[in-house]
Amino acid sequence: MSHEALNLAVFLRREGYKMTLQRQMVLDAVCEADGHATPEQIYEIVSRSSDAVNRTTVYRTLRLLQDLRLINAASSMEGHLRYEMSKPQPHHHLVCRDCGTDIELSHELFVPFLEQINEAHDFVVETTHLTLHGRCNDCIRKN
Amino acid sequence: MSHEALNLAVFLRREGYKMTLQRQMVLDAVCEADGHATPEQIYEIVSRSSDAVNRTTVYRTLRLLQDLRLINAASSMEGHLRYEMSKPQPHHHLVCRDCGTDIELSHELFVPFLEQINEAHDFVVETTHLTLHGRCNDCIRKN
DNA sequence: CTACATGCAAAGAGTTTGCATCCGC
DNA sequence: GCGGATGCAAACTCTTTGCATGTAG
Repeated sequence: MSHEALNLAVFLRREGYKMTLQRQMVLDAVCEADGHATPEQIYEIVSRSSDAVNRTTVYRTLRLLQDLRLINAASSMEGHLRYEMSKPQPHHHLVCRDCGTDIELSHELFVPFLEQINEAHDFVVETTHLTLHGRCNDCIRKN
Repeated sequence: MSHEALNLAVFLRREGYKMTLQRQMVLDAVCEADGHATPEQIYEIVSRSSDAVNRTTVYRTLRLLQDLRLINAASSMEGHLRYEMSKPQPHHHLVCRDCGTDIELSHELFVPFLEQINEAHDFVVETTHLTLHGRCNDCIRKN
């Protein structure tokens, strides 16, 4: 999702925060990374275009944007948090262990599975963001 | 799963490693924690019964046991790795946000979903351990 | 002008590594 | 006895915090 339409300033003001260049840049970077970016990667992207943002500020801003629900944190296999833009719909990722490709998996495919779980175990799943690891067929063929 | 039946010494020897007290204790601790234990929690469990194991050794041993496929690492929401005994079958968890109940979800229910993913996205999922969060019906009724 | 935001440096977690010693085989 | 395993201390990475300064509103 592009966030061009999103007025960060309004969002921040509504919650009593101030609009700053740094906050815009961090949000832009998360958007640009478009997938699962670590804080360090966000910092790199921001630094590429300007040295106006400090590493500490990246961390603080990521947490703020997460509180504002503008971005999500997801855990990766390596045990690090990765951030991405919040999506209007629940969505999921397929990440290839070999080439790292990140395929977006629609929630629709997931829904029948959730319904079966509900029937079988009397449990309503609320997870709206899942990352499944495996191998894409390109990489399987190569081996 | 209990690992009583598992002969760690044989496993280690087969791969050219030596059997030590420390390795047995770490494996026991992962088994005892029975769920998702962080390295620090493993260290605590081991330390409770003996001071024969160093924190460094816990880290090294966890990695070794993981290489040997005796234990698994899974990523948690907080972005830390957690370890558990390998199960003979792929398996999954349903964790209730309210009461914390951990329902084990069979892999069978999961398989049709994986097949659909394979067809739709040309991708083979290798994730054998999934944790889905939500609410059990008991807790839903209470509210 | 005031309160919040930032940068810097330093502190804290969590984890890994180098090296001398120890011990399973 | 040899080669791998351990413990210790120190290094390293990632993240958070305290405080003085800067700046949006």
